[in-house]
Amino acid sequence: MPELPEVETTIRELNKNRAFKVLNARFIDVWTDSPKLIKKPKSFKFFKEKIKNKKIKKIWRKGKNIVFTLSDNFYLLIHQKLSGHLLAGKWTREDSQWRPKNPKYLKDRVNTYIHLMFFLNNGGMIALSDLRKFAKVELLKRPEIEKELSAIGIDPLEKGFTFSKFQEALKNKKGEIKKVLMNQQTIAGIGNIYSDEILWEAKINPLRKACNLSKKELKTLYLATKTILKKAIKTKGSSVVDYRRISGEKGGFEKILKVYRKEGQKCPRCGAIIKKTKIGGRTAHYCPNCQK
DNA sequence: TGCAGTGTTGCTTC
DNA sequence: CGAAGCAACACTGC
Repeated sequence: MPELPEVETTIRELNKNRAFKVLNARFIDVWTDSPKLIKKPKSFKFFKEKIKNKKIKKIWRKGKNIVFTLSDNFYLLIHQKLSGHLLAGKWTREDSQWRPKNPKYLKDRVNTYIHLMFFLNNGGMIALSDLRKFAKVELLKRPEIEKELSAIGIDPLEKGFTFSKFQEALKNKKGEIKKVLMNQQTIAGIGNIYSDEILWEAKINPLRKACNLSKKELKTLYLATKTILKKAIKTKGSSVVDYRRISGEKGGFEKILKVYRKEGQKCPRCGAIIKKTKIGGRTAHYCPNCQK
């Protein structure tokens, strides 16, 4: 689910959460019914011991990775993968024993899949809801997180994401442009939904080879990438299936999707019928008429 | 009823 | 080497 705009929305909302302050709070307890979500350290017991009393100093992201900078040079890394999303709420003493059968914080059924909860010393609770349990949670030291994040390409929201950087990243890439856009080592944060939407915006066919795009087309694509991602952040992301804001509310971007999951419908720009195909094992949606 | 499909990633296989 | 397939998991929709 969550691509760059959803992850950006999550960290922005965590940073300015009103119900309780997430920044500067300390972890006092962790609960899970799926210890396999915690990849490092492998033992949940060890993870729980290590994170206890650590203070949240910063919340940021690179691509789709959420990072909590903690005290003592520790970092909490969360990748939500397909169906994960973070939720935040208040908790009471009894809740630390709470098995979330009865989702009392949560308004709709998607949010019943809570598998991990962090309890903070100021009454705050951060939960990971994840239907498919693919999410990755890691507690790392500085060299480890640097190593992990350095393998990821440039984030389109970074200041350094200039046209020449974009051009450089796409140069010599032989694969289809949609596949290249989704490759996290090339550019970080774009997944299936936004690659479809960006390519529609840029009027570029997803099947085109990246290395065959003209400079003019690359420029259009670069601008469309920024436009679409910013617009999606403004509307708090897309809740096509189960992404939620930390309050449990849905995002608003899925209401204005142009092609993603719209096969058989009319292209909002030219009226031709939107097609669905497979690219690199993923579904792609595009307008065969106006995406050249 | 059963099985293909689902926003991701990384590992295995050819 | 790169590309393709599949596994991790649980549910929906045809």
